[in-house]
Amino acid sequence: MLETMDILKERLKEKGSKLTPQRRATLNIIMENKGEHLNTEEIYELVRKDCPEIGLATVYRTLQLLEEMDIISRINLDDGCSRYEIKTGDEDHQHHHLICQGCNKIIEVKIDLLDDLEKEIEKEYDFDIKDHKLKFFGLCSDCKHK
Amino acid sequence: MLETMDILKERLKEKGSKLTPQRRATLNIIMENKGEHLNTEEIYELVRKDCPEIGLATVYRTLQLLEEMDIISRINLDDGCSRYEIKTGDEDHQHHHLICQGCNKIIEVKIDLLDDLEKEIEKEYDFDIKDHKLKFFGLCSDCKHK
DNA sequence: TCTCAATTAATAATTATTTTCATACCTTAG
DNA sequence: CTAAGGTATGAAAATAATTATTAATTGAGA
Repeated sequence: MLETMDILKERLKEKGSKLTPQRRATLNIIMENKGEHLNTEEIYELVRKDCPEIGLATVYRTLQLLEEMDIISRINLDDGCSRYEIKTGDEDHQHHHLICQGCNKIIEVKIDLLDDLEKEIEKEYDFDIKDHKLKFFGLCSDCKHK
Repeated sequence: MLETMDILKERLKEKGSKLTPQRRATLNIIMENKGEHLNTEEIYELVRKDCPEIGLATVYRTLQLLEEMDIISRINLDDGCSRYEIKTGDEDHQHHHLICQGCNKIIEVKIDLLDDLEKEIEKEYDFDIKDHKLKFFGLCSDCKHK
């Protein structure tokens, strides 16, 4: 937990920026809610408990910053807003998301079998792949059995 | 070309809706620009050439409708707007997109090797997969060699 | 021709997000 | 200690994509 905060501090320093209370509080909320996929408004509401004077614009700015610093990643579930999750350093790539069309639940998938596909694409299209985003749509276990 | 229009007409009829000049013109533009990934504003501008009295809201409604009818699909490239492309009936799944971080070019990938991955996920997570969206980010051939 | 629902253009309203701007806060030089 | 210069901030205004409202128009079927 502390580690990520230290990484942020360091990366900010390199850039001539500072780890302010607002930034610390925002990152804390995201870390405390690992597994959730909070949107900006939700993060704002939660951060306000620790840091009541924070402005929404600051939250937007902070999330942008954290994404640039490679600390969090943005998820777009086509629900009209951006959602965020902490990046776990233990993988090169992001994990994937299963989106249930029945209850809108989001399930994280740890399996990553895209390596072969990536290699094939890189060769075939002479394209240098840096990252990917993969979403599956369908019905979760609960919704399926109704 | 005519075929898709007929399919649309039929699906609209089933729903008690009509194939109006505005809807016909919108679908035509998308078909004529297969391979492009036009956003709503761009579609609006092009449709206006054929159908100058059309309103932007109608284009929005029509695109929503065409998506529901499974005639077109929406692509989200995180550039702040929705883009659309005609669905080619010759695949179960959508093709994938390579997005160049150098020049923002979009390249379509025909290879689909997700079957194994899907099967594994369906078993492991008891999730019934209906569709997927996969995007790769990186550098295209041109940008890579600069 | 008449009727009625579907459709539309125009416009207003909404929503998420970004920008502006004046102020506050640090850090360093003098 | 104080001034200067940068970064960060909250509040509010601005922007951009999209949706809702409304009143008029259209067109298929009785």
